[in-house]
Amino acid sequence: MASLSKADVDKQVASLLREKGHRYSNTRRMLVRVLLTAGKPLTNNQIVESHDSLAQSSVYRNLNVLEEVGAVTRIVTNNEFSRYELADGLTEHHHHIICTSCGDITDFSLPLTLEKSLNQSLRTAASKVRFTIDQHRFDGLGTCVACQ
Amino acid sequence: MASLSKADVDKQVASLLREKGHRYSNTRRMLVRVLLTAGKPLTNNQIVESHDSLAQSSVYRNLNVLEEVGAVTRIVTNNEFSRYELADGLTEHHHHIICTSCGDITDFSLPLTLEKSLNQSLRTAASKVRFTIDQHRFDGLGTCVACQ
DNA sequence: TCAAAAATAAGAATGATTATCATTATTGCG
DNA sequence: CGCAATAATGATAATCATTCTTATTTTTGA
Repeated sequence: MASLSKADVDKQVASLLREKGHRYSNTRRMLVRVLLTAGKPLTNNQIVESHDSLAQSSVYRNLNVLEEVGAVTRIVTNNEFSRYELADGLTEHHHHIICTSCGDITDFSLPLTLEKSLNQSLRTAASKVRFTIDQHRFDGLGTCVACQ
Repeated sequence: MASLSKADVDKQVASLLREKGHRYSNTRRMLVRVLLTAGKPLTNNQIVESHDSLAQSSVYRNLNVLEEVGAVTRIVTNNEFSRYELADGLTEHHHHIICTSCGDITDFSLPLTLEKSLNQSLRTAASKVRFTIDQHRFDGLGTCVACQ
């Protein structure tokens, strides 16, 4: 699903951070690596548990920093845990199929033509209510095979 | 945006509740009325403040009951407040444009053909990962005119 | 009319996330 | 090199939307 190599992602994230006066610390580097490797959105706890040296508070803080600079996207589905993934631009634009029972998420993509039609309809609707659109999300909500 | 009259919505909600052994109490009737009148998703607090006789805990509890029986949908965008609206079936299927700054939401619709293409793509992708799809959501994320 | 079942509402508890702050690491300048 | 100045870390405390508890009230139906 990644459209860039790890090295390219690193370069991009470093640049995004520096633009806002942040450093690309070891902890942040590790978060990016974990998210890139996972290939699907992870909860804070999943990330913390993936590596002994990650402190919970630091993971929360750094995911917020990475989100601020546009390197990471937070996905909120229900009132439980948020999940995090690398932002569009660092991965291919994609969508989610979300299990409403366990929260598990998998990725999928739409045909480019459909994607374009969606964008057009969205922008037309947004201009009517004077919204500026930054991004969209299209999620399928249902039940994964394990929860059925 | 509503496709049913208040009387029809009442009848439907009453039926949904009774099927699961719940009553259509005055409080629940009032929640449905408030959501129907608002025409856009409301937070728990907005609902509580809309009427003196609504207790916060009762509103939370009843919104959960109404969600359980399929009369109300909960929308979660960030880590702040959830918003609630009448479920598909009681209103026309629609989508949301969400202000990521203040959380305000407005509704819009997609052309039917686009809606069908989306569903088809989604179902194809879902079957590959063995998900059962119950619903989808397509949201535009951006900034409303007041927050710009 | 009466008991059983459900709903109410005030307040306590929960728990994911954020804030605090003393300590440690990094940067850049002379 | 030293050496501030600035940023990051991580353990812990605090926050706050939401859920739970429980005593009371309301509704249902026999």
